[in-house]
Parts: sequence; structure tokens; C-alpha cells
Amino acid sequence: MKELVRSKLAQAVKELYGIEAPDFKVEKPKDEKLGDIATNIAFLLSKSLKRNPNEIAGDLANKLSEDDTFESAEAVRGFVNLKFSKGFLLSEFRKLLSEGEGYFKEDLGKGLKVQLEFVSANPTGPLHLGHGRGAVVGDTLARLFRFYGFDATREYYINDAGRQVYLLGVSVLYRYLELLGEEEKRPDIKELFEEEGYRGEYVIDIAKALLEAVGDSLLSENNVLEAKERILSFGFEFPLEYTSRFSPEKEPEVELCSAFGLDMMMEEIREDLSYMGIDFDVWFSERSLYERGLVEKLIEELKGKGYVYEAEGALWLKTSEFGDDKDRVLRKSDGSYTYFSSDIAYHWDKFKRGFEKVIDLWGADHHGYVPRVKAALRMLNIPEDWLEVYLVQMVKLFRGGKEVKMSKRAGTFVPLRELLEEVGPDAVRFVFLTKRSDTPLDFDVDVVKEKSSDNPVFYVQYAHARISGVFREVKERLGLDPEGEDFSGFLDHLEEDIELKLMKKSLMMKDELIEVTLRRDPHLITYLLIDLAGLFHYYYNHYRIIGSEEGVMKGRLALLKGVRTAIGLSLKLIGVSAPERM
RNA sequence: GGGCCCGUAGCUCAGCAGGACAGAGCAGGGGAUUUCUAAUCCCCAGGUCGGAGGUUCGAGUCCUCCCGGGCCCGCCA
Repeated sequence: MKELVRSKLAQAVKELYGIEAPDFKVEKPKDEKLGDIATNIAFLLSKSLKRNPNEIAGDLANKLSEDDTFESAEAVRGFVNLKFSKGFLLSEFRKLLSEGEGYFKEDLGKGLKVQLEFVSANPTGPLHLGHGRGAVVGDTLARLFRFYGFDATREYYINDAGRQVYLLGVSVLYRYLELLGEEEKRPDIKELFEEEGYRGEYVIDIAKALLEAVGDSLLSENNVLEAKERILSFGFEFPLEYTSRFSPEKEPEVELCSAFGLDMMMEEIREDLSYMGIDFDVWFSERSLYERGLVEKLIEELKGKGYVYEAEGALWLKTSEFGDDKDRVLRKSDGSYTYFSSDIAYHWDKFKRGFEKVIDLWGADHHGYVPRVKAALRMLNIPEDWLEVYLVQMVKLFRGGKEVKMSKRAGTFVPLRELLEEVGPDAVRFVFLTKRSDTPLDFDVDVVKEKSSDNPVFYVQYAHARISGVFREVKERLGLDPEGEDFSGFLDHLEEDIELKLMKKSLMMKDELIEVTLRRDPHLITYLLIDLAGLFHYYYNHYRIIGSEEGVMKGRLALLKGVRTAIGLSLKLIGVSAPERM
């Protein structure tokens, strides 16, 4: 509707002054008493027309009051305030009723290929709350992008290369030996585990599964290949991708533990995500970049452009020439590559795969990492605005008014699964979207478990369920079917201001969702939902549907149907269920 | 020392590509239940938008400085 108003204003400016309108704002006024839509256009025109803003606003208001889209158009202190006419709102609302969710659609993306990379947690431990938040924000953005005509891909980057994976193997092996009472036999493993190992209980779980599958056959290095076969034939319910690819090189027993650990962890991560309703389209392996020689190729490419030099036995990239604080190491003096190298290679690969826009969600602790990646991309002649990075801040969990800091299972952090099991995916998703993702979030478990208006998730879902309840009741008592029958013709019978307001808010949801998408602010959807649900609850408490005069009742049923569509769609876009009853 | 983020009602936070008297929920006080789900609704009270300057017709929103809090500054990932 904003676009419609915008074009009418631009048209009016042209007719009145014979000039093109500047880039003006069309927005909801802070105070709804002022009207439905306001614009600052007169302020912007006042300079070029050399006239007082309020006079210009007056001209425009006069012009627009002739338009039957508007009930009124007024100039107030330089603003043009517009109020939609009842006729216009009714005809829009009828469109909503006949088109359903389709009414809210718009082809903004025109098929633009967008990739969203998020979560990408190291597969060396369970997902924690911060990962969950990134997952929800990323997935919601993906849903919005798809709804608005973008060709969006969800991708998870698996850091399955490098030292962390080796350390996972060491940790699993140590716990395995411990289970057999043999840890003293490998002082090298014990020492490394104690210094840098993963200490969470989940490693013991992996070791137990391993022990069950292979018995003590890993005690002797000669049996590693045999152990691999035993794992593969043991009948785990998850794909043993890493294990099956494993081939013995140096320290084969550690490597086998790594591979098996990766398989188990990735399975757990996939389960958590899918429990939250998130399915990735692509699981991209860091290791595959090395296997394809892409990291070497990248370095050759950068060398060819003259951005690489050698110093102190390492290979450096001149990122400082592109806005970074200092140059960064690509290849360490021991010959291994940094995470940075593979990460540039990864983004280079994304570019070559034809993504026209890439959005990364990273943990906020990576913020110092942004300039160097952007610097590298510029060296590769990748456009500045191709990559958008959003940082996701951490989540603190509160229970009984106190912060929950640790978990036995994960060690130093609270695993996402614990929260999911306690409050369910709907609450988790909703609450993760109640704050801007780049600021820290406090998650109060107790609030979300309450079944009252204190709990925003239930509050919104309840509005949806209530409408469904009315529809059920109408069907049973009167044999009417608001879902199937078309009552939109009875909207004329509605006389109350609040009914028009409910229509307006439902219709405006389209503009709001579009703005949320373009500004990448998915958290605002929860506020929009609370707002609309609140207005509905008020209405429900003050006006009866069943028992009103027949025309009014049918009009109200049509109204509720449209409101439910707006709520249902918004819930769907944030991935929260819209229950028929509660 | 440098960088990023934050500081809005007692609490948790919206609002920040400048705009009209600063919003919501919770907590606090008072009310509504012969009813389509009270898992709801209504009313009241509550703020010098951390502080000081600046830009502007107009600043919670932009700029500078200061104060307070969090996070990051590795040939780790």
C-alpha cells in the first residue's frame, strides 16, 4: 500500500509543479491519530520550490483529497497525512481474502541467486545457544527471501579440516583408552588431551559408541583398517561419511577417531537443526577445498596479482592495503594453511558458483575477521556489496532469575538441545527473534514456560487458535464454513473503527514484511505479531461474532479470516507453528 | 593501546538510511468471568532516551569528546 501512495504522491507533484519528486519517505506516523500514512515530501520540496513546507503540503493534500483512495488528506506542520477510505480498505481486504497468503507476495528478488551461510559451527562439539540464534535468524531470512522472489540457498560450512579435527580425534581416542583403562599406555595422547582436548561429556559418548562398535581393536595400530570396517558394518543410524572415506596415513588410530567423531557430531548437529525446522540445502566441506586444490589455486591467483609475499618463513597477504589493520598469514611457516586461506577460497568458490549475493552470519567474536575477508575479496575483484556479514551475539540463559552457565554434557556452555527439549522449538525460535541479532540476548526459560500473556509466543499463537476456535464453533452451531464460504461481501456490514483498524494492520503486514526483508531485520516480525495479536484479543473481548446480526457476523468472520491469514503467514515466515487449537 | 557493539520507564527491550507530544511487555495499583478458549481484556502510575558539545528548520536517531558495560585484537579455528 505504501508503494501505491508513493506513486500517487509522485504523480501529484508532477501535475502540480511539473517536476519529478525527490526520494521521499512514506511511513506510518508515530501516532495513529494522525492518519494511516504520512510523508515528508513537502520538506524535501521546500528548498527547490523555495516555498514553505506547509504550503506545499497543503497543495498536495488538496490534490489527494480528490482521490477516493483516501478518506482525508491533511497538511499538518509540513507533513501530508493521509487516511485510507473505507471503500479502499474494503476492496484491498477483499483481495487479501481471495488471494490468501499470495496477497502478501511480491517479486522483489526476481530470482536473484542469494546464498545464506549460517551456523557453520565446528563439528567438534554440540551446538550451543549462540549457534541456535544464528540458525533461527539465518533460516528466517532464507524464508523471507524465498517468499519475496529470491532464489535463496541455505548453506552450512563444515570446518572438517585442520587441527581442531585432529584434537577431536585425540580426545575421542583418549576417552576410548580411558574406558578400557589403558590411557597410561599412550602418554602422548594423554598429554595432548590434557592440554588442548575437548573435555565435554559428549566426547565420552562418542568413545562409548566407538568402543561398542570396535571393541579393543584400536589398541593395536595394525588393526585400524579392521576397526574401520567394523564401524561401517555396526549399523549406526547415521551416515558414516567421514569414516567411510578414511584411509590410513600417519597416526591412523587418531584419524579414525576424528572421522568417527565428525560423523557423530555432524549427525547431532543436523538433528538439532532439523528439530528447529531448519534444513540446509548445501553442506559444504572445508576439506573439499583442499582436496580440489582450491586453496593452492587461490594463493597462486593472489600471487599473480602481486598481493602475496614471504616473510619469516610464512606467506602473507597484503590485506592492509585494503583496509585491514595489518597483513595476514596465508600459509604458516610449518607449511600448513591458515583458516583464513581456506575461508577466502571458500568465498571465491561461492562467487564462482554464481551466487549474486552472499549473506554470512557469524558469531560476534569474529567481528575482527570481517575486514580481512573483505580485503581479500576486493583483491579478487569481487564487488564490495556482494558479501554482507551480520554478527550474531551470544545468548545468556536464565532460570529462576539466575544465569545458567555450564552444562555437564558440553563442558563450558549450554547446549542448544537442552533448551530445545525444555521449551520446544516454537519458543526458542520466537524468543531468539525478539532482539536485534547483533546485541546480546537474555533468554528467560521461566517466562517461556508460562501459559499466560507474559509469554509472547503463546500470546500470538493463541490469537491464531482463537480465530480457528470461532470458525469451529460457527460450523458446529450454525453450519457455516468461514474457511470454505466467501463472506467477503458482508464486510460492508462492519461499522466499528476497530474493525477497520484490524483490516488495516493485516493489510499493512505486507509492507512491513517487505521492509523486514530488505533491511534484514527479522526480529521485527515478532513485534508486528504481538501488535496484531494484541489488537485482535482486544476486539475478541469487546465484540461478539456468534450472536450478532447475521450480516455483521458474516462480515466479522471474513475479517477474522483475513487477520488469521496475516498472523499465520508471519508465523510461518519465522518458522513458528500456527496452532488450530491450544 | 586499537577496533566492534551496547547504554531508552523499577526490569527486559522496540524505535535509530533525522521528522510531529518518546513506545511495548513484565513487575506495581485498580477493575472485567450467566461469554465464540480469562492461555484474554480494560484503567492507573512510571522516562532530563548515559553525559557534554556540534550539524540541522527539526536529533533518542547523524558527528566529536567523555563516562559506564560487553566482546575482539595469534604463523587458533
